[in-house]
Amino acid sequence: MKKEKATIHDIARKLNITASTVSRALKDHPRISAETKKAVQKAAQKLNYQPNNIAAALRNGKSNIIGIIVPTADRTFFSSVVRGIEEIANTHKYNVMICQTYDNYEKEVSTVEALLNARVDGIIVSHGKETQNFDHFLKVKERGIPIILFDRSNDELEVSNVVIDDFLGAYKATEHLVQQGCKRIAHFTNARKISIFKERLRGYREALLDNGLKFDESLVVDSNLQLEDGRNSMEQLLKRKDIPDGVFSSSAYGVLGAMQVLKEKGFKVPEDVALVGFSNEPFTSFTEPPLSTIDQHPMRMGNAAAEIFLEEIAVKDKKFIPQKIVLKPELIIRQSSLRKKPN
Amino acid sequence: MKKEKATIHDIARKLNITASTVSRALKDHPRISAETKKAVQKAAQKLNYQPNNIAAALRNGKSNIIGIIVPTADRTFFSSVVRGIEEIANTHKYNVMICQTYDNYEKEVSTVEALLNARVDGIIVSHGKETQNFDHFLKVKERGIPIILFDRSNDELEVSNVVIDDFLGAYKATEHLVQQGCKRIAHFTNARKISIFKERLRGYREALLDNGLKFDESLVVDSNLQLEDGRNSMEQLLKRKDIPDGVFSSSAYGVLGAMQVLKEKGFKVPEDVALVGFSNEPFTSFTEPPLSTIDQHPMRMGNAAAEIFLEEIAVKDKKFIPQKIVLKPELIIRQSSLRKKPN
DNA sequence: TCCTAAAATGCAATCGATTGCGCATCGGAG
DNA sequence: CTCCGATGCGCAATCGATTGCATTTTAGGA
Repeated sequence: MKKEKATIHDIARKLNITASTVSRALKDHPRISAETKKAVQKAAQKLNYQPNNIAAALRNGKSNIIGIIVPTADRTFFSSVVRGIEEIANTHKYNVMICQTYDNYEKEVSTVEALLNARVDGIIVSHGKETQNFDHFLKVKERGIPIILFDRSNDELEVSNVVIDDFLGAYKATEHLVQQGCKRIAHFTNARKISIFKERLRGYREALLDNGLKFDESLVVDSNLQLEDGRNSMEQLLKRKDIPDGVFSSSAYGVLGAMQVLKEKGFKVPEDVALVGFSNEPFTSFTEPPLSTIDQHPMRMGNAAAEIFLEEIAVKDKKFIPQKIVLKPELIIRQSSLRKKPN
Repeated sequence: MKKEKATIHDIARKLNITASTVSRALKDHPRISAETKKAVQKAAQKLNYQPNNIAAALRNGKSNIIGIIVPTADRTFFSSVVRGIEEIANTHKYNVMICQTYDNYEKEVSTVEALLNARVDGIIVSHGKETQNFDHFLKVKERGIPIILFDRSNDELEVSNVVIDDFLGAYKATEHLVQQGCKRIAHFTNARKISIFKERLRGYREALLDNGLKFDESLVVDSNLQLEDGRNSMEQLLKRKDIPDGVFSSSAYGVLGAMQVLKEKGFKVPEDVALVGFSNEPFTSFTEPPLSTIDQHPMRMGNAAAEIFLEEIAVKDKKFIPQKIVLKPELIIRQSSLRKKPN
């Protein structure tokens, strides 16, 4: 019933040679004759031999697995990054192991531990929102295994990371709103400790100032940036006398909530209030009106992260100098912010 | 720089005992004295010992990893199932390894191979759309490692699976449309080879007949069920003289496409055409109008799959009788199909 | 004090693949 | 005919944890 798994020893026995030779034959070692190689391959086929990666991993000290840690895989942004990583990894014989933390700090720490114990060859991670302490990542680095952060990174940590230019993305978004005639532009942000949100806030601010508008602290709304938060933030803004005529949100769901509220209250988008979000999640393209947004090029981000991993692995023992790759974000203009027709 | 990884031998040396004792102490073996256990734990702490799962896996013949194969992780349905699996798996010391096939048959086959070589203890899979040949799954079964199919299953394959009652879901959806006054209900389906779509078609048909309506083959549109397909299908239907007044789509994106087209052409949803989709993807709740749909309870599906895995692992060598779990789907009524106000 | 069962720990093999080193064999040059 | 460098392959150790069985230590009764 249960097929016995064949090992290289079984093959060796069958051919009256040793396991060493089989092992070498299977990896096309130059010191093994062509005939032997063929014989081994045939025998392997016949015995339905499947290499035991675990044994090889133990011996080699490497598992050929890259661990990926993301808050959640069901956001298109993250799953696209994963796909980008896989693209590169698979062509280099690496498999990926995806773990979700659900933005829970404890789970993040235990996941790192689990991946370490599983002896992954590297870890690529976007940390959770709660994460303030980075010791668990440092531990990985100290163990000598490559760790690469993406999207959400931390500059104090001396590890490689791949991010987009959040400042630039926010700058572009805000400037675009200004060009569309907005004079009072609000901003949805998240806990200002997380650098990506700080950067976006900075970009927003700078764009305003560069374009002759004032930066008004009271137009910056802090929240968790989910759908419901976006709704609340918008409702809060609408209570003011001087209602904003534009909103730049640091998230896709936040701006969706804002749009819902605006429409419910009879405001027109983009005429009364123009909207731009962040993260080109698919749904943003089929809301009504479709939402303008900042594309973060997640596939490229994944590609880049995987490539850094490969480089770090390559240099191995030598001191690897952490790299930082900054991708340029792209402003995608849709109807939610388009007041003027392009010429 | 690179911390030397401590092994049980290092601990043993430090305490002048043997690795066997350390191993037993760490797993709280009854034959080890309390003092020794404490000493071992302290030493482990001090040496920053991290167990090498790979070595244990090699020796034990089990890796404590469950492989999960899905077409793509970025559909909420799939990522929720994964989450459901993780919930159960983690409480039993199992980790999961998620792999995506992107609905590519070759990738699916090679992924199974890779997981097998990685010596996962079980595989939970929803196969791709292209998959007609199931030999790669049989191979897993023959190797004696549990394989569980979910959502998309195959009854000829004698393996456990977790599905929803697609027939019932479709029946409910269709009946609901009838109750809303629809007389000519169209159906979007996919290649009729895949059983879930066949079942849904059957449910649709039966509901029509049970409610005194005719089954009209020409109202059944076959496509790939993506957004663009839904648009095309709807456009095709609108060319007819006898335009349908209701559409039940076997997918969430398909019905979205239909709605877009309807609105573009000036039809009102649900007044002119009522719509119901399948899969309670988040976006369906914030389209305008929100889309009625069938919820497949993905978390429960994941829970169930993981539990079956645990059972199969438990009986081990004995012949395990494949289980089939059928979950009841839930009709979620939103405005896209709601013509009559509920009393 | 001696003996014995129970308690605590050690020994050594094992899981499967890998690899440095060494030992043959062979062909060709001198 | 001898020597030498390829060429082809085997030996045995190794990676780290686990475990059946053996051995030693201990406690307690006789």
